Order: sequence, then structure tokens, then C-alpha cells
Amino acid sequence: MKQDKEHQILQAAEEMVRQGGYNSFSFRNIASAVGIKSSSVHYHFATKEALGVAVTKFYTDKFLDALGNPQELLEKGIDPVGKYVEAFRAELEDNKGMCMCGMLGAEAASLPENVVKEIRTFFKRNQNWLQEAYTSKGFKDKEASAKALQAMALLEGAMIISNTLSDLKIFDISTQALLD
Amino acid sequence: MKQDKEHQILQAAEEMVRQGGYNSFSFRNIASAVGIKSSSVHYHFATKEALGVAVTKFYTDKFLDALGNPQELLEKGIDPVGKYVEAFRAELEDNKGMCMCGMLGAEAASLPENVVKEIRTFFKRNQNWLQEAYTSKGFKDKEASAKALQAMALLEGAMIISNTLSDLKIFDISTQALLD
DNA sequence: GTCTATAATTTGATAGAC
DNA sequence: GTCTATCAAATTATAGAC
Repeated sequence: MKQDKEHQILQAAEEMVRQGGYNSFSFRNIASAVGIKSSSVHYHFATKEALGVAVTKFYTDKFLDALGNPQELLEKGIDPVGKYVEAFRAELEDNKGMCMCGMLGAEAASLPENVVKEIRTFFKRNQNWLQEAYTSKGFKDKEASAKALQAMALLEGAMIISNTLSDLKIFDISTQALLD
Repeated sequence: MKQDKEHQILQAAEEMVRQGGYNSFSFRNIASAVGIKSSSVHYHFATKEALGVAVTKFYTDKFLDALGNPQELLEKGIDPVGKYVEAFRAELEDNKGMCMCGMLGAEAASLPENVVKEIRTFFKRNQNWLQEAYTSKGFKDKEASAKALQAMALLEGAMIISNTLSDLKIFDISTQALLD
């Protein structure tokens, strides 16, 4: 099934990007990870840029879908910001590596423009989500927008340092203030 | 002069890593940037790993030397944390790219262990510097240590997002809280 | 210290059979 | 959809002349 193989390819690509970035994986790496040949990967994604665009969209949708809706969370008695922090923390566990768009965002200056566009979409959609979360907690629009940016920045940076020092406690200490 | 060429090589390598990471530059890139051949780059740094270790040390020393001593800054009436924020902000300007160790830290899972060791040293020395800054401002050791981690995380993440969206204002909004 | 030349491998990508 | 075969280019690295 085509759908299935493409899904496997995207998952393999996501994993590799999260460990080492855009230039750390090859079509042959992906191919052997999903049990086909590199030419077959090209059948599904003609160029590396196309695969880069696809995997970034794939990751963005998956990440936001898993979060759900901030207001609905609040109605269920769940703090949406806490849920957001937990979503990032889960990425770090089991050595899955960085937030994929944090990694790609760092490398943005050297990536194809179409890939950069998708990374920007990730951050804009995440900022919107967090802004909604903060307004639903009672903050005014402008303050909620700033708090959304600050939370994203803190979480991306906490992942970098926790990832580098291989210590999940670093992540918890760094992001503690978001949970008050 | 050997010293001079090595310095040029390290500067070129730093710039390229900050734009695209460890796998985005080659010995030929470096060579043409400094006006020699790739085999001559190998004369100065035998392997890419050796160059990676050297450029990380180079960057760490340069970054911390430029900061000076936190207590002395305070005695001169300069807020050391403000100076630290400004040091990161300056890296972002003129499209120089990411903090080099933020970039490499994200890629840590795929880098040679000797390079990772140096990235860790960067973060540990920076945490010490910031901890000293916060204790000199009156915080107790444990709280100062946590605040140091939080500040580093916020700054690294703010760089990623500001870099991705090509908007320095993002950095300023994200890091505003550090300047209060 | 820098060069030319080259080795061995990997890379993104394509052509064409099945 | 997947394969084999192949290409042109790029990669890290080395040998040896100057």
C-alpha cells in the first residue's frame, strides 16, 4: 500500500531529522530503515526538498492534532499550558531527540525556501494555539501573544540543553515556571 | 603564519556551523573561504572531528571572554544578565545565525563524542557564569542555578524562533522577562 | 604550508525492466 | 511500486612534490 509506505518513510525521516538535522539523513538511510531501495523512496518523494516539505507538514499536523483544543481542555479541568509542556517533554523521552521544527529552525539559513516556509507554519500555528490557551486563562490578547512566544522559546531551548546534557531534569527545571 | 590561517579556518567553520550545522560545511567550503585548498585545511586539522572540537573550543572561549566577569560588571553598574542577553542578541544580528553551541547541541545525538564533550563544556561554563551573575544579584545558590538554566534555555530557544521567522523583535519579546 | 593528484565512499537523482 | 544499474558530483582523507 502506497499510503502505508509513505507513512513509514515520513516516520523514518522525522526520526533522523530529530537526531541530526536535515543534512544527517540520506535517501539510502531512509530506504534501509523501511526495507526498500533508495530509488523507491524517490518514487514517493521526487526530491529531498519535497521530502523535507512533506515531513515538516507531517510533523506539524501530528503535533497539533495530539494537543487538541485549548478551550476544551480547560473545560475538562486540564491546564492547556501544562499539556503543551508535557507534549514537548514526551518528545525528549526515549532519546527521540529534539523537536523536529526546533532542529530545522536552527538550520533554516541553509535549507530550501519551501522547507523554511513549513517550519514557519509550525511556529505560527503553535503560537496561535498557545495564545488561545493564555487568553482562555484570562490574559488579554497582546499579553497572551507575548506569553505564547516566551513559552515556545523556553521549551525549544530547554530541549536543546536537556538533549545536549542528556538529562531530563534540566528540561523540568528550565520549564518549571510555565506550570505555576 | 600558521596561527593566522588556523584562525581564519576556525572563523569560517564557525560561520558555516551557525548557518547550517555540523553537516552543512565541507573541507572544500572552508578551503575556498580562506583561499587555500582542502588538503591544506587537513594540514591544520587532520579530521573533521578535530576541526569540530577545535571550533567549539574556539567559540566557547571567545564567547565567555567577551562577557567578562559578572561581579566586576555589577560593580561598574552594569547588569550582568542584561549584558548576557545582549551577547546573544548580537549573535543574531547581521544574519550571523544561531548560537553555535545551540546549533550543535540540537544535533548532539549524531555528532562525534569528542565534539559533544565540548558542547557540554560550553553550557556548563555558561551556566556557571549566569549562576554567579544571579548570586551577585542576591539569589541563593540553588535558586541562582535554576535561574541560570532557565535564562540559557530561553535565550537559545528565542534564537531559534527569531532565526526561523527572520524577525529580531521575536527575540526581544521572548527575552524581555530577563531584563526586569 | 601549500600544492596536485587521487583514492574510497556517499550523495541526490534518473532510466528502464518487471 | 519496487527493483537493478548507473551517473555526476561531492565528501573525508592521504601520498608525495615543491
